[in-house]
Amino acid sequence: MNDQVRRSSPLFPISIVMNLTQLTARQIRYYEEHSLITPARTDGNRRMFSFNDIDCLLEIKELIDQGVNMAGIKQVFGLKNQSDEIILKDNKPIEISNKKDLSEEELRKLLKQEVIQKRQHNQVNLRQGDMWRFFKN
Amino acid sequence: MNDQVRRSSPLFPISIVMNLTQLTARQIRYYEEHSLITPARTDGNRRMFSFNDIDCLLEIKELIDQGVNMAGIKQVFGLKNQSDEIILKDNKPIEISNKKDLSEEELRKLLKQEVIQKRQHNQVNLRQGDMWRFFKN
DNA sequence: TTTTTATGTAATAAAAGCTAACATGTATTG
DNA sequence: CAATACATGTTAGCTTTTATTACATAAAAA
Repeated sequence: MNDQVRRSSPLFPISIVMNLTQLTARQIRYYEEHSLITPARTDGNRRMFSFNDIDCLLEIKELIDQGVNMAGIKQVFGLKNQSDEIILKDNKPIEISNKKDLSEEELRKLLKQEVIQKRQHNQVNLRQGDMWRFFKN
Repeated sequence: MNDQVRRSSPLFPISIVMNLTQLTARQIRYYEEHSLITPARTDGNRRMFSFNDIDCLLEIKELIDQGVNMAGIKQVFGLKNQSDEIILKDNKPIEISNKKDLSEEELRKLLKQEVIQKRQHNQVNLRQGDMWRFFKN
């Protein structure tokens, strides 16, 4: 029984999540439509959210508040996944081309990687994990 | 924002509590009838349970499993309260009569006090806090 | 044996949540 | 400006979940 399990256990009904995140039900469902979260469902088709889901929603909310639109948020989230995959699949840094000056493209990749690695070591992003921190000792 | 708040925030609907505690709705409501727990209510009168409530229910469940009946459980819980009051009201040990041998009554009081003090220092009762431990890091 | 406990079961009403459709305000773009 | 797209609000109809209450029952206690 590890953190992963604890954090992803579906426990909260949408009403609680609304309170906790200050998002409307409409918003929460909308973000699900866009696959930013994937809450579990009860037998009766009710959404049940995990700590992870709530963390995601808090992150989304912050981005929204900063004026980022869906596409942007998808980038941020997709970025995470993409980079995670990279790191998981071959456990070494992205190859850098031999050209003297990096292309913007390559630069971005490097930055992404840095962010991801910091995240994996829990050294960055105060927003990330807020919900969880709220509940842990 | 402290532990007390975190642990007593009403977050879980009864269905989740049933799963988490393996108690039936009937049982949970019954224990509420007997004031062993006092879950919050939504505007719509639905029970919403906190980590504390779930901790209590786990403790109740353990006692039940050990064959303790309602009256016994009330003793255990009431004991807690009563002794807490004692400790809170006058912050010193119960006076001991001058009689050479303590009455059974007095002996019990002393034992209670000991237990309570240990509890207050989190040095006793493995069952207590299980739920919370499940969720904290 | 009769009572009391603790829990199960069933009926009914109300609350909460789901989907789907349409409405709307605000940017963005031709 | 007009048209479009985006993000969210609103409403309606339906289903699931929960609450209350009453009655049933097995086991324990008296």
